[in-house]
Amino acid sequence: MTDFDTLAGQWRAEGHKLTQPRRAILKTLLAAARPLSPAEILERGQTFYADLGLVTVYRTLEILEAMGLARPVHLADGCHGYALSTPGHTHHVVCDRCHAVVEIVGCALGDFLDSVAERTGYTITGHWLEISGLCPECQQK
Amino acid sequence: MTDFDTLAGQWRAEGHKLTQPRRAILKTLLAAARPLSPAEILERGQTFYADLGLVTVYRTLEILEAMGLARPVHLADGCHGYALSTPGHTHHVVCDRCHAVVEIVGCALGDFLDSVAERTGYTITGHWLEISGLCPECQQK
DNA sequence: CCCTAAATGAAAAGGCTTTTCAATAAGAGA
DNA sequence: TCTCTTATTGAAAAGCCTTTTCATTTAGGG
Ligand SMILES: [Mn+2]
Ligand SMILES: [Mn+2]
Ligand SMILES: [Zn+2]
Ligand SMILES: [Zn+2]
Repeated sequence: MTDFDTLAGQWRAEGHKLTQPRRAILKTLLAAARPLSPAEILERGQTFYADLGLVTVYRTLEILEAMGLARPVHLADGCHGYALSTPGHTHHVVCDRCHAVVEIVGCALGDFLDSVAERTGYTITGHWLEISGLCPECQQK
Repeated sequence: MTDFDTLAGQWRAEGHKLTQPRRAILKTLLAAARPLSPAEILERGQTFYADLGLVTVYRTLEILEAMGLARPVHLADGCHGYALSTPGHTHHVVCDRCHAVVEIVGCALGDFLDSVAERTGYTITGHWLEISGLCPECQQK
């Protein structure tokens, strides 16, 4: 969770132009409390830039994902959409009810993965972990 | 990894008919060393039953998934296809190179998930974990 | 064997994503 | 500022992949 200027700076540092449509998409992702599908990003993004097109949403997400600044969030029941993320190895905790998402930076799977390596003979190179739960607000209802 | 008769028995126990197309799909999944896409299951399945149709592949996978006997396997780079699985909570280790898959039955994330709950305020209800690595054969190359 | 409900596959419909392409706009350099 | 170049844009078309529809077939209990 950064602010617009930080994100914009990282964007430009890669040599990408910061156009109106792209600004609208960044603002939309920054304002979102949960992962958004491309169609949802389009809809919300048009409040910032009315002529925004869906193709640009896809193209911008592709760049953000390559930069490690956004990531698809999906659980067993499918893809929940895209959320901003910190570059590097992180995980997401998603609320089952309202889909609010929190990013987890550390991960302590070392011992477990060691045992997996031992049991299977595989050399472990990476993993994908998504956690589901109930956010504090939804627990009250 | 069960045998055909065990799988067939579980299938019938749910009251489903065991048709030729379905037999072909089960045999295909049993013979697969890696997750297969619906199209791949169709292609391989037609060696067992020539008239197999793609729609039946989708419908059969849907039932298998609901029974917990098959599961979509996907990593960060997308869905790798469907693999047979043990009902209940398990994980998959997928080879980066040849996609060979091994199922992991135990999982020791308890402490880590407790710390996530504490840090985020979420009540944790589940998780989705896929592990990638290099299988013993691919390590030699 | 029959009989019936479940299952099947072709074709159509539906969705989502990517490609194409002519028009536009960012922003480096003058 | 003003130009100029090239990246970027959005509409439309194309391309998947998945689901629905429906007339026909088949499994398997009786
Ligand atoms: Mn991790
Ligand atoms: Mn687990
Ligand atoms: Zn919630
Ligand atoms: Zn391998």
